[in-house]
Amino acid sequence: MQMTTEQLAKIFKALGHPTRVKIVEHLIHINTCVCGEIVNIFPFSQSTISQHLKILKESGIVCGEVEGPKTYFCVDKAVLEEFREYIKNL
Amino acid sequence: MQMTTEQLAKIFKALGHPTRVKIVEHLIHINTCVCGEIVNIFPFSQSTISQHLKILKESGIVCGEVEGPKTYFCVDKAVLEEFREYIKNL
DNA sequence: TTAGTTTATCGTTCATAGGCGATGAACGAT
DNA sequence: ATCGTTCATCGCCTATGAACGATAAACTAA
Repeated sequence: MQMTTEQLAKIFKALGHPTRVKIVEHLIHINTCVCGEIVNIFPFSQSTISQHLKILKESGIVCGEVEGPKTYFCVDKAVLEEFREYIKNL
Repeated sequence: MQMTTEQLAKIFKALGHPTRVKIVEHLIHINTCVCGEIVNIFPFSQSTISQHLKILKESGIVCGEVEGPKTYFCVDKAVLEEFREYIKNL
């Protein structure tokens, strides 16, 4: 399956902020984590981080699973792989 | 040489618009071209395309050489390679 | 010199992004 | 049932983005 230019641009846009790049790098390293953990890493409020995570989720590069009061975030590996392929073939 | 997160985010941001993604794809295909050629491809005004090219240039992924009244744009291959490497190692 | 070509920039308008605090919703533990 | 925890969302504000037309700047050709 091929990504559309719009989907691609949406992922690029989601990664177009230093904090969101770092969040994704962090998620790749530790595989999965909750919002609060990310809030502790960055000098921004909980609402700001939650907003960043929402943008990443909407782009498709990150997914979140609600478990009780917590939400576990992780990188969508299939989407990441498609994204990597696109860049490779660019 | 390693790109900073800020530089990376700037490239991502520059690519965070469908038109700019298509411009970069086009530049990679035809190697180099002038602004007017790109204007003819897209349904946007000359000033809008010029602005998109400026954003791409400022991110570093594209460079432009002025020759007389024309400006020849092309993708900076070194930057593109660094960018590719980053994604690959992500 | 004048006219035409090509591109960049300016100023404007409307929409979206980025940050925050406050609040609400969902849940677990007491 | 109540309290504390965790996260999402709302409302607000300021800043930036996206598009346009108009104009300026740089050059070429007649």
